Amino acid sequence: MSLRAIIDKSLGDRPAAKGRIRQRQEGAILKAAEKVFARAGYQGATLNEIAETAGVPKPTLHYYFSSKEALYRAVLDNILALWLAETDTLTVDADPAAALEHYVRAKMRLSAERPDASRVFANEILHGAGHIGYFLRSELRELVRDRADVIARWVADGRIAPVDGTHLFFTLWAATQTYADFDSQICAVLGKARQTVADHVRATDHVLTVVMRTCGLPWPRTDVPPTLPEARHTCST
Amino acid sequence: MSLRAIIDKSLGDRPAAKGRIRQRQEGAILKAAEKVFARAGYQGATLNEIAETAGVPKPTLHYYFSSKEALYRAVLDNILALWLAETDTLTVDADPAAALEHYVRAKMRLSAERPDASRVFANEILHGAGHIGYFLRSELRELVRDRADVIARWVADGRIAPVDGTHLFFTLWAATQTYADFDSQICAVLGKARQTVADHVRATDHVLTVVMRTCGLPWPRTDVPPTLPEARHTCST
DNA sequence: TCGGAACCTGACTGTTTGGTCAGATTCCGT
DNA sequence: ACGGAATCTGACCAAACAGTCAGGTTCCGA
Repeated sequence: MSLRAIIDKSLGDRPAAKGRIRQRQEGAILKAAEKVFARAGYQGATLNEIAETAGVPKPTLHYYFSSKEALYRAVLDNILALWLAETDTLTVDADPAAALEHYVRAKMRLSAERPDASRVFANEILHGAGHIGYFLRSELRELVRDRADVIARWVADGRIAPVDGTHLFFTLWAATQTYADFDSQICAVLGKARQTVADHVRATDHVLTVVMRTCGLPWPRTDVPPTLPEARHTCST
Repeated sequence: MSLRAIIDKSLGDRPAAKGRIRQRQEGAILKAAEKVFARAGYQGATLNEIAETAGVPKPTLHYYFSSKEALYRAVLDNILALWLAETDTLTVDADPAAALEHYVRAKMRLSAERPDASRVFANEILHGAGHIGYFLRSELRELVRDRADVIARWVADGRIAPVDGTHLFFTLWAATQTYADFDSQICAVLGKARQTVADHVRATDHVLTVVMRTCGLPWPRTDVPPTLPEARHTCST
């Protein structure tokens, strides 16, 4: 089953691919909603502000999304798909160092490029995950179980140092998402108005160091030529 | 200057030690407010719910705290003091392994015993730290600078492996606080209704493993007898 | 025990919020 | 060019909210 199919199944399908106008408007509204929900949380966000940000009158919001709740769910839908991605490389047959590096870089990239998505997700979890509890308890739990098994195999085969795979994921998520979720704290401590690309590179290198040393893997990697420079990011807040 | 004095100075002093009744009532209200703010965030929390939780009529809230904002600030005040604590052992002369273990355990204990405090703090940072930006940019920033210097000295003296002190704090905070802030996600992935004491022990051991290996320190420690069993925790959600 | 201060609260208010609706306008297949 | 469907919106509403206030009760030092 495809990822999209899994998500659709869990969240209840919404009618697909409507008209041209509908697609553009829904996109604009979802984008605005993600920004406002990220800044103010579910309760703190107002439909007025979302409408203003999207550049449409408030009733237009209700034309496309029946309620604030429905709009929020739609925003979460898009985010959940992002959250399960990039774990494909974590397989028993993969090279642990390469696979972990790929996953960490993907997570750090997500924090830098989609901080609002990360914040909406964090806010939802922080306040009890009332809207996505089923997702966490089914899709995410199964994914973690599978990947933790891979970690356990690597450990059993002596390919990485002994480590709890499940908790490794908790640490990895926390360490990467903190750069998006707690951006204001990080900027304050760094004494900057916003994180720069250089900060992002340094942070990525640090998290990779933490993960690699935790798994007893050499870092920087010595068996392969250095990876290509990262794609350009938007680190703006 | 004492920690309390620093906090008072930064946040604007509130008249100290009032009458017996006032002290008890303010305490009950603050406790209820922390719980409600943690569950629903600032905007989501209602004075009605806080009043009900505290077991007093709503106007009584306004008798002790002039506004919702003032009550929220008072809740944050108590939390900020907790946040700066336990860093005393991180000094140049200390044993890196012992000092780091102490700090990590203190942070994990805080996540287990005061999850609501952690969540209120997380929520405040997540939404831009509008109320405590000055605190992050002054007190916290100075503290991190000092402690990061200690880490740098340890590195320079070859006592721990090379690591960025500032980012090590980001990682350490993220890894420890995730057990409080993202409790609902962790419980879902673990397939439990709440984290148990055993889970807490396992999580603490994992985070210690991550930190120690990151710093190139032996773990479990071999130079000292095992520490005494941890004090009993309340891990209930 | 007396009197002022501290404490308490039912009933209220102005504002903001999510949501509705009738009717106007635009789109687009035929 | 026609007509039904899709899209749009100004004006409105009920509920929930933070905050107020007048008037009561309890506390406690002298």
